[in-house]
Amino acid sequence: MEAIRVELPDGSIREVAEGISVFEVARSISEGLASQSVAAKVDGHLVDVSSTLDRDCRLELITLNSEDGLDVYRHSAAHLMAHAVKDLFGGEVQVTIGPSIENGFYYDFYSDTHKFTPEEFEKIESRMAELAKADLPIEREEMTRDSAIELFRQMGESYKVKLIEDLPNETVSLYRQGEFVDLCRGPHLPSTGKIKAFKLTSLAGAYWRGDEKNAMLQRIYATAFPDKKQLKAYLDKLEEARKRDHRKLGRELDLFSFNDEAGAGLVIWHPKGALLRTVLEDFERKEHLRRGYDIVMGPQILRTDLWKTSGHYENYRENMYFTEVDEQSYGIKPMNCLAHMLIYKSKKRSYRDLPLRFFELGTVHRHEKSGVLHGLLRVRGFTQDDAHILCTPDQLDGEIKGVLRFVQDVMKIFGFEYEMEISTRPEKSIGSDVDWERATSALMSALKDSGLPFEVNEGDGAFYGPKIDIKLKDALDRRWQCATIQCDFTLPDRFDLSYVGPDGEKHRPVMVHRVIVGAIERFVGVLIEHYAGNFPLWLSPVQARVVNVTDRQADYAREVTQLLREAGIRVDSDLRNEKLGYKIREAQIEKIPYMLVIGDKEVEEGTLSPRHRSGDSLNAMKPDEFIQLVQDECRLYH
RNA sequence: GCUGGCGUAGCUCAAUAGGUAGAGCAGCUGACUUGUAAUCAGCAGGUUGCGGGUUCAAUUCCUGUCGCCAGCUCCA
Repeated sequence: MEAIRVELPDGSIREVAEGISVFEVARSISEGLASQSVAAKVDGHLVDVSSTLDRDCRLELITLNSEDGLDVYRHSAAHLMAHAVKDLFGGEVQVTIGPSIENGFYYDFYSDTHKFTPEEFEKIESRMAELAKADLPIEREEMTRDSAIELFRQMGESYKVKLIEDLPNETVSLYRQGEFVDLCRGPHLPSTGKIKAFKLTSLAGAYWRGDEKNAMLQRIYATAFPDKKQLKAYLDKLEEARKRDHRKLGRELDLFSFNDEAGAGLVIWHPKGALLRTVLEDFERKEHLRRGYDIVMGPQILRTDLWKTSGHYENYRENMYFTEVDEQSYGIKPMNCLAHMLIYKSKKRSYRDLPLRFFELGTVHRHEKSGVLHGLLRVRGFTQDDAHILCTPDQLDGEIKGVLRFVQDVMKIFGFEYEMEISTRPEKSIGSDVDWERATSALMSALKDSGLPFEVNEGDGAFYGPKIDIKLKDALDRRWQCATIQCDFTLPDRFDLSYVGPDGEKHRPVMVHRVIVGAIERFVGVLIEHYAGNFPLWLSPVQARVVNVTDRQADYAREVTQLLREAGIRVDSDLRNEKLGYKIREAQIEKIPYMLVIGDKEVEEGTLSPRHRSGDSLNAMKPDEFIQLVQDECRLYH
């Protein structure tokens, strides 16, 4: 038997016998490492710890401390769940696929006779626990496609048969634990006993292979962690996130509502929500003006012919609202670019005019499918902080970089984490190859210049151009697309936009379509969850509330309220005949940053005593001092 | 749009194996004049989302519709 050389991540080399298992190599390093290893990477490929080494290689042992390790763990937990389900429901249920996902895993089952219910979760969980306790070895087998197809056909697992039939491989791998066998690439844990903490969380429908034309499967979601403590921490975090749900806080803070009779996905902004939104919009206008944008406004409806010119009618008419008056058809705008194009066309443009940056807080309506609506995060009527930049090809790079900086500045103000993605040409698209390449490379170079990491989504672009998407992370760690930067070489063509160059010739301007926060509705929803309703002072719809101790101070309290209001502070007052503690409690629940207490002492001294929602009380101060304090605190943000 | 679940007072939730609904909070009235997260008492509040069907009787069962929730698909 020959010796082979195994290189470990620390650079050290081990000489071992050919045919040795990964587990044995780990054990030769330490018993602890051997028992902690759940898988390994051999020359970068994930394998089981039971796999053997037959040539010189690089070996990295994978433990539960790594993402790869957790992935293997959760994938094995998915098999454990499928095993338990097959044990309990046998021939009624067919297995399909069950991958690991962030924080857990799911498994899709098919059955035309059995409908899973959450009441069965406990039963499945305890069967899983029994199977884990039995510590069944998880063994890998390889066989030819044909024999695997035959095996699963005999077991009545037609979905597995379909999967194998679509695999290009000559041989496929199976994993067996006790009676249960599943088609799987692996790797897996060495035995079921390694699985210590899991919980079934929810039940949902999912299409076979994610295609809505296919059969609907029953998906069971679950979470799994290396130990019970981590599982509990995760479940606690989910609970905390539920408390921050913007739909719940939106009602509790009286920011907005929806109404069945008004229609689904249409936000009704209450006074405090509308004020919050107004503050955001004022912020937007200011930030755009100082970056050289022009504020413009277009109409809510435009003639349908114009949507045909733009290509939107062709591509998106199922999602547009239309209206007809005097035998004239109008489309309710699903986006704001058309009016901006018309502004550009309203006179002859010179290269000296460019770049033009038209900004509009534009309200649009899109008929989103009913099932996708979700609080403020996915609605049918919304307002974008939309702008269209028209520039020369030479200016494109600089403009895109400017927008990226803008996005970064704004995200910093709100303290958001985000991810960036670039999306390239989709199948359903218009425009020439040359244009697409030029636009894509402009976006790519701006991203590279920013020095921030980004992902590439091939074929995910808009029909009229490639784009950069920026996704925020909310309290539930869900990603929400907010900012987007989209190049567009086609709309200027369709509208025959031009400018006169230094050469006296007509040229086509380049167009960039971009939003910074995206839909204000969605952004407010994300903000509510981000801050758990505790908006920073500059954003808070109500910044302070004046509360009196008894009726005796009512007149002075009114005077102070008026004074602060005139100074531009968003203040209200609670002069009801209630105990101070009661009024404080209410203001606290409303998450108002400052409560201004006024009793006999304050009246006498001409002061007010602020209490912050954190519970801290400040010393009594003159109203002027409080105004200064608010102004200083607001300036901290931007 | 699809699959599954759900819809009772402003909110959170009870109740009915089919016999026309109840509590807390909020609201209103009164008393209390109160110093940093709930003063007490009383009153009022519902065609049980909406339409149709079965039934002596429907909030409960069936059906349609609207809406909500979870997920899938989608998101110019």
